[in-house]
Amino acid sequence: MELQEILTSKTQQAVAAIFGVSLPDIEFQPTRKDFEGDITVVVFPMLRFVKGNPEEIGKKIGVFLEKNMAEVTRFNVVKGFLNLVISDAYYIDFFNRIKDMPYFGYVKSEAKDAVLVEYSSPNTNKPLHLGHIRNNLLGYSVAEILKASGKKVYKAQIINDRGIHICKSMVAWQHFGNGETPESTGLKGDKLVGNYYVAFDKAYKEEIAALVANGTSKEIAEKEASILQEAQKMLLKWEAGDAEVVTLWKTMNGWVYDGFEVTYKNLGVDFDKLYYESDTYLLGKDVVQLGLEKGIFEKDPDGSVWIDLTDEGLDRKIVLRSDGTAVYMTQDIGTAIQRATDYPDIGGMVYTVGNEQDYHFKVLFLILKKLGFSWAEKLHHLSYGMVDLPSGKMKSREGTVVDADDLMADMTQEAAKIAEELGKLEGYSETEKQELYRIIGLGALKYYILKVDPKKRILFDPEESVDFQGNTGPFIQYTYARIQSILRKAKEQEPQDVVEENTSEGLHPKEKELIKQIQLFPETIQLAAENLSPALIANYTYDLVKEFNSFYQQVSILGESDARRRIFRVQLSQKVGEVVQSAFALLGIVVPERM
RNA sequence: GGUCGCGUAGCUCAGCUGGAUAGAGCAUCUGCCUUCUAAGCAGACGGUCACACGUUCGAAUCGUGUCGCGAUCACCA
Repeated sequence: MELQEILTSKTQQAVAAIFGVSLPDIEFQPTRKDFEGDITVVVFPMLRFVKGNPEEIGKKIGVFLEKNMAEVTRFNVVKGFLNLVISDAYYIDFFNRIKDMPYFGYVKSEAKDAVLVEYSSPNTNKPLHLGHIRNNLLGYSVAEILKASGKKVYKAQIINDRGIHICKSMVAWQHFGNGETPESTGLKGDKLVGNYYVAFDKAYKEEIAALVANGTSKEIAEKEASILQEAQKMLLKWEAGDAEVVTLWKTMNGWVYDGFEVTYKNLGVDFDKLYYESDTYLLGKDVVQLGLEKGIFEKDPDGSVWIDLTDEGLDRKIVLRSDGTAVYMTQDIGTAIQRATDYPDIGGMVYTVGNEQDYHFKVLFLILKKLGFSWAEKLHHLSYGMVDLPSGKMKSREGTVVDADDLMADMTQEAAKIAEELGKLEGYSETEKQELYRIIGLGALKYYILKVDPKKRILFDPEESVDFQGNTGPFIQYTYARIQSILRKAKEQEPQDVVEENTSEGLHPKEKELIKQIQLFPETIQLAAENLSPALIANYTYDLVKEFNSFYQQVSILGESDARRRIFRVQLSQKVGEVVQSAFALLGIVVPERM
């Protein structure tokens, strides 16, 4: 912050003048509420350079600052804490500077390096579920935060569209499908295909049971079940480019993509570039060759290729099978390089993937670094914890997954229920209401998930999560809506010819607190970008809104008799609204005009 | 067993690079709707920051160890 820069140099000056010592840095913190002041200089760290009683040192610096800085009105010293009271004029001036900035806090992108953010990356054999929701929300939000912090960003995902799991759905559709399509059934494409994946598993289990009943051992039955063998054969045909299989594959994947598109749209996320595993799964093999030549990898007698990371405290990891085919790691190496080729300005990448893959990414990043790519220095695994249900771990086979579409619909419905109970939104048309319920329901869901630290696991209770009180999305949306109401009424009330001029008199304590909170927005964005943490934005917004509510409740705004002060308060409210809107945009949450 | 992550109020979570008496919300209790939306505000109650030791002016925060929970240690992805 600018003020902090001035304070730093002035404090350094003070110490130099009084004690003849030059300090490398000065430590500041916001003054605690229990003491008078706005900014506190911590004296303790200076003790290494300046000998003496911290309280006296603080007092001497305080006297100097009070005398030499217009912004410092008063000071007091408690133990080693020098509390400075900053002048109202400074805050009023600050507010006037930012009040007309449309995207206050956002930094215009000037970076020549871009960041690629990968998220979602689903399999095409089943619909998106709660885990994907956390993934998508995090990835999207982090991408938006990075943009706001001044980075150029590409959003990408890699779609896992090939492999045995896809063949399972295909085989089951051939057996039990009767030519069903999304059109003929009215089902969303991803749901339809997902049903066949489940049907496959059911048929497979039945077959195993039948074989076991006839005296086959369980292990053998699991391998020899004809339906599984059929899927394996289909995979071979697919890899050989068999026309019929490829056509079916394209058709069914097409259904799934149509379905995903609906879900993404509802969720409000988007992508700049899609990668398909069917295009990339062969990549990376030539790089392994290169690594072999460089001596980074080593070949075992059976022909498999490995990297030895025991010196780094990790294990030996395979990068190429003995039959020369690629493994997951090979593919990821290839894909990363492919992306750097597609986007030559890439300076780093963010992978949004669950924390069960921490080890994989540790190894991947190390390998890419050893291969010597410049962008490999800036790779981040945005690792997030699992989303648990009260009933236990989510398992797709046991039907305990929470479907993404269903969940969004439930949230919308729940929002409707609560809004109707409260008797809000009377006099709105049915379509307007529906749109609002959606905004509120989704806001609740997104905020609930994004406000917790990504690396922590979330216990998601569908019942209890729809909490519309306290630190929630709807609470913040509600405050925004109230601000809009103030602005509408102020517009009606205020004659146009009133000069826009702030009060130059003292600030009300609540006004000052509010400006101080607004002031924190830019640094919060930077901090959130550095830490890849939407939770910082969410919690900041909550604090801002709380500060506003307290202000709103305790001072008169439209009822204020002094016109200049009234205008100032309206402007303050407007700015809070703008910041809330900006902050929520970074979380992918829509903010309503009324509710 | 090795590695990684987590452990803060009854519950859900904040706590920035070490700083003052540990912060919100939910729940419980007390006040506040004839002034701009009460999905709100003001307040009360609630803590051995898992435990121990260490580093120092100062530790929830850093280090080591112990315990508990989870993840991961495939020629799966």
